[in-house]
Amino acid sequence: MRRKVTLKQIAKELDVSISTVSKSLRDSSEISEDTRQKVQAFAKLYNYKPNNIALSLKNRKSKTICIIIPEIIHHFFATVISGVEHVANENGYNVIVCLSDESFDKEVINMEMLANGSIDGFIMSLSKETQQKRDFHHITEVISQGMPVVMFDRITNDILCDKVIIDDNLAAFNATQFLIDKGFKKIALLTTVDYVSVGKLRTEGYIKALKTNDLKVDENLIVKIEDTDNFEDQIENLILNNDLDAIFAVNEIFAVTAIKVATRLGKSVPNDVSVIGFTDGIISKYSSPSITTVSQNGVKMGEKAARMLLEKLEIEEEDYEEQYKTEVIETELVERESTK
Amino acid sequence: MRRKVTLKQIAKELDVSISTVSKSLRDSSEISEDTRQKVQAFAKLYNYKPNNIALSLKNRKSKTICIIIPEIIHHFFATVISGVEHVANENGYNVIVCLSDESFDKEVINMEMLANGSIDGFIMSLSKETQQKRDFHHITEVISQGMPVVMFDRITNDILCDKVIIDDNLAAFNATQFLIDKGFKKIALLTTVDYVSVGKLRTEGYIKALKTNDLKVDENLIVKIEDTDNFEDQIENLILNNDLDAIFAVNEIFAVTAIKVATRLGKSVPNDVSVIGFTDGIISKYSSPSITTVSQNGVKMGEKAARMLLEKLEIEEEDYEEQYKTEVIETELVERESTK
DNA sequence: TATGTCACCGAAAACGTTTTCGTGTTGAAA
DNA sequence: TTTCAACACGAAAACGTTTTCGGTGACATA
Repeated sequence: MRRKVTLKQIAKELDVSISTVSKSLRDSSEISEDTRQKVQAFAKLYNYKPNNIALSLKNRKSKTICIIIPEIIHHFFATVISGVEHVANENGYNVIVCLSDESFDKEVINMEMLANGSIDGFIMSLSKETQQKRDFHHITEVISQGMPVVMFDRITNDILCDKVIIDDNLAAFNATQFLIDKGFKKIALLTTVDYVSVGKLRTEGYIKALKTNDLKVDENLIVKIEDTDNFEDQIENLILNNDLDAIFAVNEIFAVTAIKVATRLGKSVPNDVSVIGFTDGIISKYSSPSITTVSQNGVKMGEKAARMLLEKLEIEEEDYEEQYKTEVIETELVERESTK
Repeated sequence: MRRKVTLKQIAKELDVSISTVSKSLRDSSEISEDTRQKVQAFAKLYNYKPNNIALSLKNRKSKTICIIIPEIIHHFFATVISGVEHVANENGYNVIVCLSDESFDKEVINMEMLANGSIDGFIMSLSKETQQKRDFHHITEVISQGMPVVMFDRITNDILCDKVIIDDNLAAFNATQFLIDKGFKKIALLTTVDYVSVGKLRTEGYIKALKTNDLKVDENLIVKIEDTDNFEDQIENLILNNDLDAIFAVNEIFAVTAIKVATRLGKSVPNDVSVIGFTDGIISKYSSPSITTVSQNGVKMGEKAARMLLEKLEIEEEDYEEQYKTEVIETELVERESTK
């Protein structure tokens, strides 16, 4: 087990100074051809690689960014990470992944832990708890220290920073309109509680579509699901007590569960009830029937967020001007078997 | 935008030495009650936090580990990350996630990039290409430098290090035996090409089960899928040309696709054909019919791998002895609707 | 011979910590 | 008054780099 070799060791071995070694390896013109070759040969032999930590300390940048997400097992977030990772890697950055587990405290701890030199910037999507508490001091804190933050998907308007979102409102509107165009009149909505920003926006889009088409908004058809572990009963009641045409669900799980419950209750999807979901994940693709859904391209969001962050990181301090953008990623309606 | 405050700045401001500040903050008994309180108050006011990079350099450890996986959008790998992340976080470690995209080169680049002080150890699952090339020099390299490596799931016996696996052979045997016990005789296998270690082992388990029960192994019933993007035809041929009882698939995608193709061909699952999968992901759970599957607990694997790595990291250099363990995580057969 | 110009190299600072060791001051004991 | 311990603090090294600045010797020019 031989430890990594350092400049100092090479210098000692070759009986030159550390500076000479460093310069030789960086092909400085100050060094004679002779010594340069000697040093480079030696370095190669011992497989010298500069110590990243030392470089980080010296340069005051770590070439590492952090992405904080509520859950990694959600396919959407996994795709976002994938996008972030690729852009970061292409530009010589590493990615630290932190999971908040939808907890405010974990989000705070993670940020504080890393905001001390370990990383150069954050990409994040808020935890449910944070959205509920509306406490963003940990984020304003790091921003005020000059660390760039890019928020995506679950964002807040209370914070000034770069953002990457989809137009949740419009996407929901379009999805609902799609159902209306098919001639459906009694369209139910499976959504989240209001403090989840995207859930709220999608609910608004749904309502807007109904109103635009002079359809009455029936509160009985709007089911707000809080407990994501056990909500089949809610859906069952919805279906039993209303004579539904169609269901619009704000995520994949809600959609696939709706299909399952409907099928169990003897309703055929899409013949009796059409179902449309949100997020084009593996469930929508592989479910039977496969699910018509609003595709929000996570990879693209991740790539965009990463690019925005790196851009901020690469500009010189002096030129820094606080100007924040909000990028909207296009959504797309993927038509599959669950609608007719 | 106020930059982070350093010991030096505090020292200057309070007109004491850097050492005094450092000691005060660490509650050293060398410092008088008076100055200590003064320093601590000032530090709190300015929200002082020690610079992690400087600490890393000093301590020669970064309190960061890296997990390298082939793909993050595979649910199984996401769950492993989740397990790793939690254990790491509990112990004050951060996790850098690297994706090899099944590419040998990316795997090598990632490892070389991080093995220079940035991280304290690796957790990894081999890329397909690496398994195919059987070139592991990048891994032996970092191990020989004294950096601990824990491999999981896709491992190789050519490398000596800690490993976390499931008994793929046994799990496949049990799954096949489960089908045999139900009375099925013509059991097909949907598997990967042989160089994927887990695919090969699962194939062996399947064959072993057949032989143990004196069933003949029909090569026509074994479909090795290379192109994971387009293999429906292969399955269709399998079903059309053979009078199958049951299908054992070595992953979720193969299983759900088999069900889809069978259904399309007019075969009912599970009434005409029973299907059993591998990996208890969201597909198996939400597909209709839901899929009976071998559950390999990714979270547990991740946790175990992280614990093994941290254990190696926490022991003192002197006590270090090269002794490697291979931990086997229990699998479980989750019975659902796709078998009868 | 004195001066200047290169080519080549080394010392040292800097990044932000922690820790060892040394030093000056105080008060009490001899 | 001297001695010694205890106390409180500072200087400096160390982690591994990069870079600025200065210095030395050789050689050419005046």
